[in-house]
Amino acid sequence: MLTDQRKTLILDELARDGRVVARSLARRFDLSEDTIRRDLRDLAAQGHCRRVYGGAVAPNGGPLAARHALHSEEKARLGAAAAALLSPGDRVIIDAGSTNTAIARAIPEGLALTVVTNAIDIATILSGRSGIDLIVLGGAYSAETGACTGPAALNAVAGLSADILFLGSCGIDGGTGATAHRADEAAIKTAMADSARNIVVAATRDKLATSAAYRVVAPERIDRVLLTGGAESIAPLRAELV
Amino acid sequence: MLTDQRKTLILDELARDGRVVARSLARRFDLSEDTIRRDLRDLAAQGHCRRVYGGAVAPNGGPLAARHALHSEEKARLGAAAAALLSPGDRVIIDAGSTNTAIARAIPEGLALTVVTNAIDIATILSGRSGIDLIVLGGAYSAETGACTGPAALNAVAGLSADILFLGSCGIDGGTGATAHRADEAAIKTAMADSARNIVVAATRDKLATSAAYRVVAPERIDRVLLTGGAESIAPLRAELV
DNA sequence: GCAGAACTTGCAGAAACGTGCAAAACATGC
DNA sequence: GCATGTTTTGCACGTTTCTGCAAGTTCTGC
Repeated sequence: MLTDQRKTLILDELARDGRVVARSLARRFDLSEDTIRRDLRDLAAQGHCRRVYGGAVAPNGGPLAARHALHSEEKARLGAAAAALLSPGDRVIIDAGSTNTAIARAIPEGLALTVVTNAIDIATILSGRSGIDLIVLGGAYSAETGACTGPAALNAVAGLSADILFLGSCGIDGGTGATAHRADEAAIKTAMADSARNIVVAATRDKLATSAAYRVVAPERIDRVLLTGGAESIAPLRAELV
Repeated sequence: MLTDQRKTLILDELARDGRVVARSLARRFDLSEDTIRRDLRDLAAQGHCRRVYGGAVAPNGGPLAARHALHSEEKARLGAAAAALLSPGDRVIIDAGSTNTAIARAIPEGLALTVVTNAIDIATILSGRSGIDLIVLGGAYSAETGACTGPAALNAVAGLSADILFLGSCGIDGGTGATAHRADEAAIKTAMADSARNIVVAATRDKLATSAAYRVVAPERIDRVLLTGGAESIAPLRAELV
């Protein structure tokens, strides 16, 4: 293994996950942590990453790492449960949102999928995976949501058909279904829902029983709801605890 | 075994894997590592590869990962020089490519721009910047180029108008202008060129005076060429050394 | 504040590197 | 065929780079 090559792989992981851990890198490359630390120091000196206790993080603060920190363990569990629903060859739409980012992260290496997304961080994560045909929905990027919206994305998604949609929702409720905070968000989410055969919502507790301004899909269109707790309040939706 | 033949085989492996290891080449050709090192030195001097401890790597980063070129102060210099051309309020198209990634990295924090790109890594870098309106050109993602191509991206870019295009080129030459390796790449690059008032190409030495299969823009459409050296061979293009 | 983990620094062995030199292989001219 | 010059190759030597270990320091959680 060339030193240079190793550093490149570290940068790839950094771009994908927003952070790297010295210990796990050392195990992966079968080297001492000292050597990894030296690599990280070099990369940091060139501005490619920022050194932190235990490893390194992406230089610009990492749009990926930031929100992932919130409820991270919970979201990782949700992500794993959602990714387990996928079968080889599936065509999947992954909506934007930190929980859905966790789903993308949890997709096993080598699983053959066609993935459609409008979230830049999800695109970055999956761009490094082998076996994945990635289709990015372009448009105007919103820093607030980390995703692209607009007519271009709407048209693109309308021309697609998918087996499963992982829908990110700002609020979910048994009466009104999934809702969004903004009109353009709601539009793209609705278009995604129209193009997908099955709809899965994975959400953390704080999204429960709250509804935002714009309706996205009715509750009867949602096939599965994955939750980490507090399922009593969303009837008639069938929630699954993970 | 002819030396030239051996060097060709080394280049083949370099193109396939993005890297070669001196030790294994020596065993394969049944020669001393000294001889292999001499070959690699020659190839590096001609810009066909970059020498690293233990072997050599492809100059543009191989087929996959190595887009974030290490040790590439050359690209960082190009990036800084290109970013210096930007004024507040500019509408900019940034094409895919490792040099253009360096340009995106070099855009000063807080500079107000509208940026259009089809490269996922560039989108990720700029998604964290304040003051930047980011428009992503979606479509099918190609791991080889790190960018999105296809009719969706073509349509989207055709409806735009930009002040300046940073064009990534697989080859640049005074006679044929900028060229690309693949048809879909060439199509999106041409569409970008049609939508931009000014075209700037920033390229490393190895792209000089070589042309790939598909023509992108004629030399007279290219307003500025930023180079790090060896400017003599691209006349009539006005090269600027940085 | 303390224990433990992570970190930096210095050092030494190993591996890779460049350079100079000589032998071998090859081409060229007579 | 033979002499001459060039290119290629391998070896020896000193230098640089990489890596792991040890010692001492700093950071983090309790």
